[in-house]
Amino acid sequence: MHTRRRSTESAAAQRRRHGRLVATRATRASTHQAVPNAEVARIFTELADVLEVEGANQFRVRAYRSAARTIAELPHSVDAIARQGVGQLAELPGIGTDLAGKILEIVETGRLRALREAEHHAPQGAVAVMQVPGLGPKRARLLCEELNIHSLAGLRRAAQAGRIRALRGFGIKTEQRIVRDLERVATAGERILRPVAAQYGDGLLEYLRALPGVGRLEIAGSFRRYKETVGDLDLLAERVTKVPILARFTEYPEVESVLARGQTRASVRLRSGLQVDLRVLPERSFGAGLHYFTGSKAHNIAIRRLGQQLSLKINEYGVFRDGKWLAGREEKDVFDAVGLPWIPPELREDRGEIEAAQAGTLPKLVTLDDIRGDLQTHSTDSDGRAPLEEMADVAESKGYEYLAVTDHSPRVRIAGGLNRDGFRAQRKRIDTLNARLRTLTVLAGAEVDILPDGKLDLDDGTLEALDIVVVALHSKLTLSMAEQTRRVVRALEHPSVDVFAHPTGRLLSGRSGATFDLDVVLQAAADHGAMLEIDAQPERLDLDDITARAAAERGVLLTIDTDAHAVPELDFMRWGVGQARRAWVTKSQVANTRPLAELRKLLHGGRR
DNA sequence: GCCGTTTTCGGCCCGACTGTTTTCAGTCG
Repeated sequence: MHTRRRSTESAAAQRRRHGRLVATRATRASTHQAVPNAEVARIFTELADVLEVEGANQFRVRAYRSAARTIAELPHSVDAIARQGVGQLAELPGIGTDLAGKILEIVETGRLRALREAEHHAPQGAVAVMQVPGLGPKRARLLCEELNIHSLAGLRRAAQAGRIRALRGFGIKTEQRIVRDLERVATAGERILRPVAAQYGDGLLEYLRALPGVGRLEIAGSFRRYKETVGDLDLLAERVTKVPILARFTEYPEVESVLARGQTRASVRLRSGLQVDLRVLPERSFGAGLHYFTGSKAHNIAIRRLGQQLSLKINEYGVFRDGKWLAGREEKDVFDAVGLPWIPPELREDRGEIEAAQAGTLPKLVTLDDIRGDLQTHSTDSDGRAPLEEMADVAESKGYEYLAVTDHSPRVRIAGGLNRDGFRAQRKRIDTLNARLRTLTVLAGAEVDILPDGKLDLDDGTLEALDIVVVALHSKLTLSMAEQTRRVVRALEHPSVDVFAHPTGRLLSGRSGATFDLDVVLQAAADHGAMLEIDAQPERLDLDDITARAAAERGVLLTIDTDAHAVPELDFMRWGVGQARRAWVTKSQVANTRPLAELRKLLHGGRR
């Protein structure tokens, strides 16, 4: 669950992690350059780091971190809210009069005086030193003050010179570990795509399950919550007498180093660099442990607060009253204890799921089984690696009712896009294919490039003749927010447009994607019957969870598509469904859960 | 710094592991 050492996550790391996501959500007036939510969050995180080094009240530090998270995850521009008045800001959870004032200051000046002042007082370099695992605020401060260290380079010199071991609370082991772990600081905080983590996790689970007599075994953490990336894997095992699960775990051949090894927990780093933690719990605690280690941290805290109100103590061992164990065998027992129905892991972010559970309004989330077809796929006619006939056969064998083949339009030259004659010829092949197929219908489609001025890259006659028109941005992702918004809205206004695919164009490996005014784009989609896609490619997962949720709440229909460029990629659907579930999306909010006849009514041919 | 069905003060989630010290602080999740 705990994907990264929160207390030491640098503001820079947070900026990298949140920047692109939040930027796409920002809304603003046309002339004023809005301060992105991510920037406000970064400043608060930085202030929390500095205050922590200074030894400030831990709850005050926590308040800044909590506010940073709230703002980073907000689907609306905090800048716009601030301009409506500080009273609106103080409505946000965890933000009171003081923080509201500080947000306003950031929005108006781009900076925060409190941060500059705190930085002035704090020992220089301490925040950087905290990036090293095992060095928290106390030790970082001690190092900086006692050894005159002001940077990671200075820390390395001090460690190599053997000056650290002399400090009280430090020893030779710690000194050696610092030298070793400094190497990792550069790559620390790198999260890997969940589907990639799944490959490592599956291999490890298989290895552990080969141990005779092994009990329940699960991967918890952000992996179980289907976050798009994970920082580590949290495994949970049921304790079975005389089954040496921890020993087996640390002896896994892929283990590069054992980071910690105790009676109930071990932590290893695999050769891939992925950290894996295994926690072993008694049988009666497995459910409580699964809940605890699935997180998120914010969700857990909220659940424990509910428990406190009922005089219950909730931890990874179970639910207790006056020290007496009450429940914990199954995960739902924990929810039972605080009067809630079981909440799906994908919702456990403390983003309203507990309130919804209390009100009995938890959404019935879309499932992989609900999906009846795929509305964005590619073939060898453009940049795919399998002929459309083969893609169709595989889709039929998966039990799909329909498959849209959506090869690229001409402008995307690198993808070998088709022109009008190309699409006409492809349509003939699709007609022939449909005559042969028994249960699957292939829809003739296109992924049409949205040109910089918002026009489409195919003529109207060609677009009208297609069964489904998917549009997407492939160039000029860095236009200003105002220009990008105009461009997208113009495209969505076109009467033939059905789906806006991978709307921001972001890549999780780093490309930040387009920035547009989400409110305006959602309104345009709603007005013109355009649908927004959750692209299931592991690198994309675009829309993200928060934006997809905002879209669904606005009544915009979603599609979940694989954007498959090869046969195996048709299986990416599960990742898109996971993302949709994190966005609270139900079956009825996803167009490709509908039977073909109903789907056709939603497409441009049926809308007219 | 926030917050309120014990409400404007006094709380704020909870336990494991490591290293150093010898009973525990610091860190992490």
